[in-house]
Amino acid sequence: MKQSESIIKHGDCLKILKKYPDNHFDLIVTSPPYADSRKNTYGGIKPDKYVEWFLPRSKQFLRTLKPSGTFILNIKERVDRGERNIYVIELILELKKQGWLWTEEFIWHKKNCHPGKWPNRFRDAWERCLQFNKQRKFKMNQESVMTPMGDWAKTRLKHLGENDVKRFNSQAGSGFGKNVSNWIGRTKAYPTNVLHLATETRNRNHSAAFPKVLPGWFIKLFTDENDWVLDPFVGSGTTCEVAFELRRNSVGIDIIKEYTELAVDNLKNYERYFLEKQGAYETD
Amino acid sequence: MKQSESIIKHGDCLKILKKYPDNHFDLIVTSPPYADSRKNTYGGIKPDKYVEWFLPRSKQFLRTLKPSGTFILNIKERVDRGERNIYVIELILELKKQGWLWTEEFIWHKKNCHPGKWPNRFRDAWERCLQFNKQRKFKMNQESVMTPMGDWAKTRLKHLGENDVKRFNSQAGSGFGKNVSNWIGRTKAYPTNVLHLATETRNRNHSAAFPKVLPGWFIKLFTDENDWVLDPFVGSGTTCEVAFELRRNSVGIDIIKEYTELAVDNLKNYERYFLEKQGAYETD
DNA sequence: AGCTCTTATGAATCATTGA
DNA sequence: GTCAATGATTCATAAGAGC
Repeated sequence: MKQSESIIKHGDCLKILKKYPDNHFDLIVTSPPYADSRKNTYGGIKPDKYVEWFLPRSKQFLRTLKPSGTFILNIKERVDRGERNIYVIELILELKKQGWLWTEEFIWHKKNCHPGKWPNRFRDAWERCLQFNKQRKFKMNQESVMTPMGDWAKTRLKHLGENDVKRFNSQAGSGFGKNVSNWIGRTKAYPTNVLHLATETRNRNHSAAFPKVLPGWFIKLFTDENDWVLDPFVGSGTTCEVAFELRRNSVGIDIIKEYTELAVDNLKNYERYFLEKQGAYETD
Repeated sequence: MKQSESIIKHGDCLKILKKYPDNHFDLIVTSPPYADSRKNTYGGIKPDKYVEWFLPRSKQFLRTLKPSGTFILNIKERVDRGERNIYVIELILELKKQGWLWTEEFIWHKKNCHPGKWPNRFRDAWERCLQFNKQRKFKMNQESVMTPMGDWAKTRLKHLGENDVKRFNSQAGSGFGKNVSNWIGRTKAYPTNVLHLATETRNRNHSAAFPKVLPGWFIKLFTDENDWVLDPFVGSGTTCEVAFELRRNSVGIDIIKEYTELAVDNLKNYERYFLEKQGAYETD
């Protein structure tokens, strides 16, 4: 079996992506540095400059993404002087003007979010995963992310009533009907646009690390094996590790040299570990 | 004990609110007609006219809300030609220009969202609950919405199944899902900004905008007893019923005469039922 | 009271058909 | 052409009935 490629590059994705051809990537999935009024954080982009900073980069994303491809942007606006900042929703409007379609907004519900208490605010337990596309039709493998059906199905489908074996239309005129007998034998259901994932506790040095399952979910959903995945703000390499595990090729870029060095090390260790583990189960 | 007032008014909230004084309400909580939906009943405001339609009304909300008060807006943009509509995020930007502070965005996770399958989209399982304020400091009773772990937890924890640890279960009516295994040894926990509620599926005569626990949760959180609550798009009166139950005064307005008539009936029945039920436990 | 089983239905979305 | 109506798709919950 052909092994997939994982390429880590150090530098500004704006500059590096200019060397890439049009329509190259099948998926761009990233968690960019969030705007922050505090200095010395990762990137250190001020909220009022964020959109301006982002747009030339997203223009390269648009150019290098295949027409059937998808761009997933994991982001959440910070609180500034008691208010949610608006740079994220301004960014959505500007990305649309740039030519992107704003297809969907997934919610990443962080089940084990950081504890804490503030006088006029509860814990922030969710982030946006904004989905953008170049076309209305795009590649989507829905079956790859199906989830187990709820326990209700087991008992529900044991004894079918009269209305279950034929199509039964809602009596309230909602236009909604069902045919329960279609579900027999099914054990999995399609997911919703709310993802319940725990954050990973082992905190590597990257400030905006997301758990592996998050990019993994979108990689499975929006790409096939041997497709190309890009993370232009890859940090310590999580996206490339998951892409490798799922047999996708990947390019990871970061402007912080220490991160890319860490990413290269992590990736090497991961590939070795993963291949050894796989070796126990499969032979060429 | 003084009984709280529940006032239902028929008409356009824009007109009716002009008769109300400044700084009158402690909380405005509402689920307005969404653009392009409920055409048959609400006339169906076009998405590109929505902000224009909303702003004069929100100006009255701003004027009649107390400085310490809160405005909760439950809304969700629909899909149009494969894209999420942008009128909601445009509305946020315009409300800020009008003088509102965009304090927070709660996520209402709809556990029993509509089923369905589409070629490039999953089921929509969440809605926005946008929080706006006039000042950085506002009334907030965080303790009132803490999740109690009384007898329920004792019996629940006896039967800890596999699903309890990894899935989200919610106490009936509490509005919050929890990792149940974390509850052991604790008595109360502060919630997060993600609410896990099922939509109510029992109302036959009208399309219930939101389940009772949703306005109830915000009423407990942002008002005290005998405070004044406003729902300018009250529909069949859900908000006023909950307000009454929680001993808050309320004003509910709707432009559909049938709805306000229904709301008055519902409210009468509810008050009678509720007071009778209460009578068993308290005197005077 | 407490359990199981039955049943109605919910701010949905998309492709097709008809005006 | 554009726009409106119609049919097809498919989960999870809570109330209520039955035991």
